[in-house]
Amino acid sequence: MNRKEQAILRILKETDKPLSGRKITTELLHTGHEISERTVRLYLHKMDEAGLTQNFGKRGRQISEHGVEELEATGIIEKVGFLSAKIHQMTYRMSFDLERETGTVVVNVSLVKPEYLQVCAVEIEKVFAEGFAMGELLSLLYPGEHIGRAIIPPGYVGFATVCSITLNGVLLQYGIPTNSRFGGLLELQNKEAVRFVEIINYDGTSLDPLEAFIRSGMTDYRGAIASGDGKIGASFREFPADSRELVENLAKRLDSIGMGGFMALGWPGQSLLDIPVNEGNFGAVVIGGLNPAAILEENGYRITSRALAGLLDCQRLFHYREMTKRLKQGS
Amino acid sequence: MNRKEQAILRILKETDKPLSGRKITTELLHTGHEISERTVRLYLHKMDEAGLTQNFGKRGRQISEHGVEELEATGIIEKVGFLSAKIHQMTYRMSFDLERETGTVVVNVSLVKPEYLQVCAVEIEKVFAEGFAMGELLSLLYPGEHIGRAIIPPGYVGFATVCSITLNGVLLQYGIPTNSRFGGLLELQNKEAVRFVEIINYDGTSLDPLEAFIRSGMTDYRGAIASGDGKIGASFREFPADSRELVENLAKRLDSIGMGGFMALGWPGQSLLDIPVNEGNFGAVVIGGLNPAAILEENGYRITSRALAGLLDCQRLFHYREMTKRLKQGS
DNA sequence: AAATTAATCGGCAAAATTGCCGATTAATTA
DNA sequence: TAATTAATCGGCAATTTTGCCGATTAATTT
Repeated sequence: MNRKEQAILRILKETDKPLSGRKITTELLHTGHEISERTVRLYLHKMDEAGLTQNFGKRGRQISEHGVEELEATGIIEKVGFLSAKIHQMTYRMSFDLERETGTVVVNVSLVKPEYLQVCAVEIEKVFAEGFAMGELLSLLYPGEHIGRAIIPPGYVGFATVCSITLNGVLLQYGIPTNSRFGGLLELQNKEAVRFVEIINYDGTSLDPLEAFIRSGMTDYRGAIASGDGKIGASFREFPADSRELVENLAKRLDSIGMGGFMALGWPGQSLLDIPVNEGNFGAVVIGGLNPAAILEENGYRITSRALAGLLDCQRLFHYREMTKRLKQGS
Repeated sequence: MNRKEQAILRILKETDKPLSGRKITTELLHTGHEISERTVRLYLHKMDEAGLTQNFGKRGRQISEHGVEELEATGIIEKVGFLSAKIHQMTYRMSFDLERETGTVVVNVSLVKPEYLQVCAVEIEKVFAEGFAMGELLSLLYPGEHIGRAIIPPGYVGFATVCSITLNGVLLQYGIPTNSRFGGLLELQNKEAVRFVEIINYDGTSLDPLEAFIRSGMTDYRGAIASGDGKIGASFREFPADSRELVENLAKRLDSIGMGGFMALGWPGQSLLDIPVNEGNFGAVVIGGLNPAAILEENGYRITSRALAGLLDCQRLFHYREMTKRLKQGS
């Protein structure tokens, strides 16, 4: 069993329903393997014969028990999960429906003392107002509530913002697959994106890049909201060339319901902010959902942030201008 | 010109002297491309004919002017350099000679106020004493001195520690190539390495992983030196299976001169701390050079650290027990 | 339920990649 | 300087990977 066969098996292992050759190929390409669809089918055939996979005809293939054993025998078990895997998972799990505005969205949560939040409220609102946040919505979670596997401790509130992964999920419902490439620190001049000054690929990190930049104090939101020159967290994604128009439309609709997050859309085959894109794709710069929380850190209030913290019903979200009011009235 | 040809050209472009097919192949494998030596030669031949490269016979090939133009036309210019590139570069540049104990070593530098350093001195010494630092040597740089392209500002000292990349350079002189895979946060129990809890691959990040972990306050050195349970910065590397014995010897010799940094050596084909290694290689866990500086951050003193800051003559290094004395007498 | 559409699979041949190896040349040692 | 050693290159054939396409099947529409 060679490297590529292992890669195929690993994809099959993560799904319980049968997958077609094409699906597997797309996944492989998204995880950095260079391979053609035909070759995947070729290997699948071999592995059918070796009893590693089970053939359900046109409905696809599943991994067999023997396949699972063999895969585990190779010892290639990824203990520390890379962020790209988590992104995939969350994208599939969320259920937000753009038409009806119902369902769950992926959120980031920062634990913070209410006082601190109150102090920084003006600046946080400014981040939203200037469009340096993902949309205009947020939510507050109170002690005892849980999100994902975490729970809000007494004396704190959970400052929850919509995660930009939510965009992936929405697009997916329209059949558009997203390739989330990296998170980075984006330099702004005159409120315009100029270039990425730091980059961390999603498929090579277990730590969320934006969390790292924010906690390290490398961001400069105060500059961004004051003069328009600063450094903010953003991420770079790719979409199939054919979907350019649809993406643009959806972006507008998302904007209109307060969930816009696209800062820049490139064109097929053309690099965006000097970042080259893969063939047959176009690039996009998406604002980091964790951004508003960075203000707290910049003002010296240490916070615990968790990107991709969990799913939250979109009914719980409210407009950022309501934040101070809700803070006062408490839970 | 396809993807692989581009990759070859890019390697040639970074060197001024001619490179042989084998050298190019090793570089390619190190930067993540899967390709055989023969194929590289095949493409080189094609590119000779296309005038993209110049053939110097057995001495190797160089990129031609036309080749440079073509490469630039592809637009694939990596603006933000990944750390793996910088690691390579520094490895070639340093000149430390293990036999004679002369030459330059790669160092990390943290800018810190002397008072703070004084306050944390005991704990820093403990980090060295417990073996959680790279060797036992360090150096102090004073205002006005420069290291790499940085300069020590008035009122600060540069706390310089030997970077673990120095090990790569030493091994290289014995013909052993190093594959630096990732930097991570290593969990310790009873002073023993247990597992990596976070990981960032070197070939997908522009920010040094250890810098990120330290500045984010994710490390736990105080725990490590107090009870033996904590989290420290470490990195994972791979070496060719054949060199196992030589690496072990060199590690001992490095230890004896106060520049030891290996925490664990694996065996060919066997995973180390659940991290699988590539075929024909064995893994090694190397202590992060930046580690002692983390103590400062953990005590709430914000510092500016720069991994791979520059080269320093090894004559400048002294034993950590001399630190406080030298601090008092100043420059 | 029948007709239409879209996607899947695998055969075949072409193209790309690789392993093997002998001839040649550079580097090192005697 | 001559002899020896080590590394390089490219020819050839085997192997791997891919493109193309018709047959078949699932999903969708009429």
